[in-house]
Amino acid sequence: MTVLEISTKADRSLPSQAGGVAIQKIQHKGQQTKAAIVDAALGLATQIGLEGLSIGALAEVMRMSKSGVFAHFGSREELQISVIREYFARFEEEVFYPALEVARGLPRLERLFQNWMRRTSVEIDSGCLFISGAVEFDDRPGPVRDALAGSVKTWLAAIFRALVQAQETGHLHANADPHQMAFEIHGLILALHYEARFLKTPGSIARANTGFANILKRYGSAA
Amino acid sequence: MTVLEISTKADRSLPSQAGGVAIQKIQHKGQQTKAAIVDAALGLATQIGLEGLSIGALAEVMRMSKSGVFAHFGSREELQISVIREYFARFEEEVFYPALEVARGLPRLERLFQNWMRRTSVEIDSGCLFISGAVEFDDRPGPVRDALAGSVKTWLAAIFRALVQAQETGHLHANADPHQMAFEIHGLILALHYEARFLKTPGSIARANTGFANILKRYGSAA
DNA sequence: TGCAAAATAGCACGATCGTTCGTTTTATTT
DNA sequence: AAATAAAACGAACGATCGTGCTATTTTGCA
Repeated sequence: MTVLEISTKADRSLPSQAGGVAIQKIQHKGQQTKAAIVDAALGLATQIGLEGLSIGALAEVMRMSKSGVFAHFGSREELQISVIREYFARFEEEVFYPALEVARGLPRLERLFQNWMRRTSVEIDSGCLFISGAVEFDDRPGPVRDALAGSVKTWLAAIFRALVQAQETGHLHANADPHQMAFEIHGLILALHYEARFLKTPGSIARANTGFANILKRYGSAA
Repeated sequence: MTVLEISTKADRSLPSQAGGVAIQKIQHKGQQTKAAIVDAALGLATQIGLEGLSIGALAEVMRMSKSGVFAHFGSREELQISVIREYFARFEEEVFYPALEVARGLPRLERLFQNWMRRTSVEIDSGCLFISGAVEFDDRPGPVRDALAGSVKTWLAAIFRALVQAQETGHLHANADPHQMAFEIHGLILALHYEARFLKTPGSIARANTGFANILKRYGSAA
């Protein structure tokens, strides 16, 4: 369908998005408690990390037995992957899709960054799975790392595409390097998260915004 | 003495720097094995994080008993703090001090960034304690977090000072914002670490260097 | 309403964690 | 060489971890 999507034929235990008209699929009890577990697990994981996420603590939050929770996933790894998928789905929903409603080129690029900034600002309090996960699975190969890296790459590719489109529509100079710009934009988000969440440096949000403006200024919006 | 230094009256179990002429202080057995333990712990911590660092694994590396290792620190927290201090000391030695030998202003600023980049490039393989630690101790108050945040702030302050000096010497425009520039430079380092170490994106080092050049270009080196 | 299937609970396992304590070995000093 | 202090060991503790079993309860459908 759209480009920002990971191929997931797995049961993506649909979360709170019951906005549609007809979700006919009968929600068996198991599926909805599984969705509730993933929701709670996501809350825990964003705070203490995917590695800190334990089935025991999760069971306590859910007021269930450890084995009851465990049975839904079969392994801790599968639980972690489910959490990553859910996180990515919400990221898509909140950051990517809304930006498709404005014209491609500079408007969409700016909207994407705005949404990303808004989300990151919230995550100053809650934590970001793409950042904490990257640190935890730096050099630990396996399916969890793959799911994580795949999600991030998909998103960064979407940013890159928006940059290319902005260039095609003439909003950016022809000699601009979209890869370079994507790298620098990514750096702004990472610096924001680091300085605001860890160091508690005030004014970080404004500096990230200024940084984005600086990047655009350099490759002049010739429109 | 110099500005990039954390006030540490504690026994900073001097590591491999036996280069001086006369280190008269008699090295009692305990102190040198403690230094060796911290050295090994640093190696483990950069790979698996400060949280992943376990006394059992450390003892195995050292071919010592768990309690033997433990006795040197009295608590796991104290071990973690020792590791952070050692990491910071090496960072200083490798990145900061050598840059003091070139003239203040733009030359020193560029040297600082060069050294930082070189170190970060190495850490693409080994891991960076300031980045992994930031994620692990995001919202976990305590002495470990304090030691970590203190070290990072000290270093970022040094970068900021170099920027101010470059402005004072006329190497940067008067309207440049050193805080903003420090933020963007920090972002470049973080993006490099993220994309190179986690995503294995090729060419990241070159992009960080280009990013630094872009920042300097914007606030013109009018000298 | 009854019955099969799915969901949850309960219990136990081996492993690892940080930490404590008493003992023994090693270093240092007298 | 004897006496004293420092360092390392070994075993055990309570806790928590993920996971595998077997009951028991709950659910959904005929």
